[in-house]
Amino acid sequence: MNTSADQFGGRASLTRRISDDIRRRILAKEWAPGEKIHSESELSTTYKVSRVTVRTALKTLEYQGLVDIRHGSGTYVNDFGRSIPTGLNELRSMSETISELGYEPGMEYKVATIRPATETEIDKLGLDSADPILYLERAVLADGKAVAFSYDTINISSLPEQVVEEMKRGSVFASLDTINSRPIRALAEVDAVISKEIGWGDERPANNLFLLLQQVHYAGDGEPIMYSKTYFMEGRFQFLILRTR
Amino acid sequence: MNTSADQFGGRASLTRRISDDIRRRILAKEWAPGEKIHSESELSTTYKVSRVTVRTALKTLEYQGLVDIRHGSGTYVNDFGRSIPTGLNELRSMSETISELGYEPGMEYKVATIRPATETEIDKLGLDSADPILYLERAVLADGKAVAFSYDTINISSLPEQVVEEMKRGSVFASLDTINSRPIRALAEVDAVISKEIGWGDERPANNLFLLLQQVHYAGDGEPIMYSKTYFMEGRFQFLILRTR
DNA sequence: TAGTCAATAGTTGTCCTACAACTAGTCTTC
DNA sequence: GAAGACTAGTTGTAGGACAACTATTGACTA
Repeated sequence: MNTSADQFGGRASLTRRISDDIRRRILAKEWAPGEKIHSESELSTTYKVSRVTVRTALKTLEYQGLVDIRHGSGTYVNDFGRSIPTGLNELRSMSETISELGYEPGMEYKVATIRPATETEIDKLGLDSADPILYLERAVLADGKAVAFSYDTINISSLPEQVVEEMKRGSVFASLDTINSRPIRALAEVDAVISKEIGWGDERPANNLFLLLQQVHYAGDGEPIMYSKTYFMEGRFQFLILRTR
Repeated sequence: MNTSADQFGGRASLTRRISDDIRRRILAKEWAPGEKIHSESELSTTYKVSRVTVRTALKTLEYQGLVDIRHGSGTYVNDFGRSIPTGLNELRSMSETISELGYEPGMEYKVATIRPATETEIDKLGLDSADPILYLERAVLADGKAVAFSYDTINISSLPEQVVEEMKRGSVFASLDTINSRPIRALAEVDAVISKEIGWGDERPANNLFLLLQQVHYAGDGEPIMYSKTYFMEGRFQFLILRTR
């Protein structure tokens, strides 16, 4: 099985690997929307795992909104068009999301410095004092065109210097991947904002209107890694949220 | 067990009832954030259900971001403050959300009429032709103060007339509950909007700034039930999204 | 003494088998 | 033709077992 989870050294759980693979097959249109996929027993046979494992994997996909499990009937592929794989629920880096949407991702670095944390940053990142943090100001590009301006603060207290240097130029998420401390959870707040202070260049919106995604990223051990404020230019990005009961 | 699920006639699955109850206990601070909750075996004993059921329930809570399950160690309550219970991921009615936040919910009806569907509505609700729909314009109130303006279109083609009449005055979700066709999933798009056309009364924001939540609600059978555009007045509501991998 | 390592008890992950509950058809009956 | 009984297939729950992992304790070593 060659899933995306394998990139983390195959350390992902069996359930996770199965879940990732079925997800891949669904997105590859192996089953049409609305169609019934193989039964749990059938899947457990072909994957050579127990039905419990398959069930857990399918439950994950159900919660992600990809499938609908109906008692006594079967598991059906949901019909949400191209929306789900790019939903805001899924924690992905901006570059990955843009790439999945079919554009060429890019970043334009304006500021990349190490400085003491401000009061807000100490609070959001749970720091003890004014520890040094990595501060970035960047424009997020899709096919060379700016779609958002990002202001990020990264807790570097437990990061190797080499990784920090990498972050000053490349993807933050990719750098964190190399030391296996990629964030697994983020709590985001969304606001509408009018401001003349945000962004730069001639691609700034004339009406000063932004959609602000303000988030704190957490590592697997629950520690906050990054506090970021991303200002999206209205109309250049689609914000989708899947809501479930 | 007296959980919120019981209001649906106790027809909710065992897993769902257990999950709801543990969720309630966590929100009631029975365990402090970061604390380890009872083990799966212990819970399965006290609830008198199998470990499979408890596990599935806990997996749900993990996906909701409420707990963190660690292999070989235990299940721990996450520390996200008051945020999670009001997250946008959870599909709740506006009234329920406001109520959970500790305010007195209310609705001020401005328009409630039955009229033919427009082209957009036909598209969003998957109607065949210009079927009659129920159209509502309402102000959403918290402690008597408007926090949002809502423009809703409801597919009434398969609803009893009595239920439709109810919706013209009371909560749409509550009315749908009575015939067991409450939406279980919604796909939402979020936008920042500046408009002079939205809202009414002297509580309108002076800067004409709104956060627009545009969503299509789906029933259990996958049929679209309602298309709604809710314009939140910036600053009077907090929009939280839990993002996970 | 301080540090390393082995043993161990406790917990979650996966497996197996069985049966209950439910669904969607088919067939029978009237 | 319509209503109801029957049935094969599927998901939901149960119970017991063991594997894999974690955190702590205690013994041993330098």
